[in-house]
Amino acid sequence: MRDVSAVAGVSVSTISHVINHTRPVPEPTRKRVLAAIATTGYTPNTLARSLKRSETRTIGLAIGDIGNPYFTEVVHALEGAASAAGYTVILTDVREDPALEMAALAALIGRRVDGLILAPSAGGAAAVAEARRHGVPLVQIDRVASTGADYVVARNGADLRRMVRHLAALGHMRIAMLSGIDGLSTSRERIDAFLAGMREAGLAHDPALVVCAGFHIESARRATRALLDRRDRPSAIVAGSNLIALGAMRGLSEREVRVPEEIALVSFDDFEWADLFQPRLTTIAQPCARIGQSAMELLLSRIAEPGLPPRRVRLPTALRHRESCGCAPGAEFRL
Amino acid sequence: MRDVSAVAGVSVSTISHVINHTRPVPEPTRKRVLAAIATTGYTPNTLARSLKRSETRTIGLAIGDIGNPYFTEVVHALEGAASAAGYTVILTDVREDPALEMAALAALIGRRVDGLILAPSAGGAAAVAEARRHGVPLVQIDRVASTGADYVVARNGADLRRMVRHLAALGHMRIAMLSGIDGLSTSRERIDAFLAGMREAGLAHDPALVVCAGFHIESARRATRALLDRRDRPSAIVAGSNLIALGAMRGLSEREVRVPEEIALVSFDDFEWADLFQPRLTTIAQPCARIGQSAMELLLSRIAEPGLPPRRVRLPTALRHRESCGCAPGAEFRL
DNA sequence: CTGTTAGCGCCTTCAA
DNA sequence: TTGAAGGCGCTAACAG
Repeated sequence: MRDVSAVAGVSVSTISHVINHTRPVPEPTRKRVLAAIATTGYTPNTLARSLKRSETRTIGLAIGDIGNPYFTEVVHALEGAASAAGYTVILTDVREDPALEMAALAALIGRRVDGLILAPSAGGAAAVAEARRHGVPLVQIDRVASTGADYVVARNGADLRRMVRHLAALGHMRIAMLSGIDGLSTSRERIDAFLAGMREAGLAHDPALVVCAGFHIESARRATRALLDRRDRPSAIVAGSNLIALGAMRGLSEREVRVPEEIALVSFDDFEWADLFQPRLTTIAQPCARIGQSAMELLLSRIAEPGLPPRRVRLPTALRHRESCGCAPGAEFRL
Repeated sequence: MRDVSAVAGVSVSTISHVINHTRPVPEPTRKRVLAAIATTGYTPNTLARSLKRSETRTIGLAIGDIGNPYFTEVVHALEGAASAAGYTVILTDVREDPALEMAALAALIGRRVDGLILAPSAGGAAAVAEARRHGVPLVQIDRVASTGADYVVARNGADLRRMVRHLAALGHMRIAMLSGIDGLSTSRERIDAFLAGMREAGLAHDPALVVCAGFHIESARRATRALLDRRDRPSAIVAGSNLIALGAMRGLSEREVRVPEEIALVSFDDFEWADLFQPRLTTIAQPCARIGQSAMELLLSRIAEPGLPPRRVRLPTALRHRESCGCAPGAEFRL
């Protein structure tokens, strides 16, 4: 910056003002400054600016697993919304590990991000508390670890319950649920919805049929095989998430169990290519893009106005009725 | 920091030194400082530190589309390698738009990232030049826009050529290539490999069968339908990338063309779930994780030693011989 | 063994 | 219309 001021023959403060349009500068001088900037190849140092302004225009993201298509899509939307608002995004993948999550959070706070978007891990309440202790605006996505902080998540119950009733209407009596890991609000809510659906359908609940399938394809595959090894197999499986569905499909195909003839399969989370599987996968789609946009809106408004009361957003899911539930193409959705 | 020093009754420099282990501090004093840090809830300001040290321990990523499974996987590896080395990652999605790419680059440079990982867009040579002008260490991934800068990309030719010969060995004479957009080194290299494979197999090259399918599922679907509408359809299709393969599958299934009976389909890029499609997809897998790790290694070594000569890394692909090429499960790979 | 202090590059108030 | 200067929070050279 000093170089520029020397070349242009003006003071550094003038340079600053032409860059930031923060006070009128006569056209000729402005021109000279701009030219000097070009010749010197000067790029403003965002760090110094942030230090001075104590505002970084940066949003920190701490997400469990970017490899998960759901998070990929949400991050995509988040990044788009942030950059549209002039914010940059710092991404950290915490591998669903509370310790890593805490470390990531500390790093983010150290970088003085203006706000935080967090998909809390199973031990995420501590992380949320930590962020709040430092007064960093935060919004939770996907899972809610603290109802005292903003969040935007999917309405996990409604469509899942309907899905279970649908399966029951199709004649299934033994329906299994492959759940995500314990300690996540999503897992809890989806299990509850599953049980509610069973109850509404007048079906008996067999605790052995609600199993934890982890959050990896491989763990879900193993859980599926264990289910298939039982003497009284379920006739339908509800996968608690996208990766679980993939693992279930793998387990099923390895055992050469035909879907939906022998076992029906439905899944929470939709993929862009769920209709390319054979049979086409019946799913409950989350509004990933809207979740991302909405979360960023909430965050930016909270940054602008930290005193706001906590806002809790639940976005509706959508049923994608295809054929893995056992229905013919185009058949109506029976309850 | 001043607060901490007041509470602990020592100077700020001592605080700094206990935090950074940069000079011996007697245990009792150290304890007091640590205690003071805890009570004040102090978090070091990374910005100020970076400003002083002129080093941010931050790596900037400018990627075409995080939604693309290939990039997702690479970014995943990149993030892991970076955080293992104590670096943080700033992610920008440039939507394959050269203008956005330049803007993102400027923002990253303004933030004084220590290094840059770039998947150059079609107009990416300018971006690379810009980074070099500022003396920011950079490594290109996936595509190479400048041979003067480090890069790590897949060996696009070898297995693709073999794949074409495989298709020829299976009796196909009219083989189509659904290519990525023009101006990307990957597209060029894969088309060349396709043509070489045709030549080696002694097959005639019909220019009408090499078409650009864009890089979205939708554009690939349209390109596929156009191909199917021709009077003399190809009997085999080579998809130039993962998303293109998905689009081709959609186009094929909409037209109710059976794979591989009516048309064989093979694809560049593997998915973790490529074996869950019906038929299981024959693909050429890129070593995404290794690409990410290797790129980060190159970058960190260049940060440490900026004078290094350009290093060009080509990682081998792997054939995943499954059934969409028309082979029976477990059949050998014929050439 | 510990403290003082000069910047890192920028913004912004105040004065001219 | 313009410039001088203090200070954001930190590190490290220097002095004590």
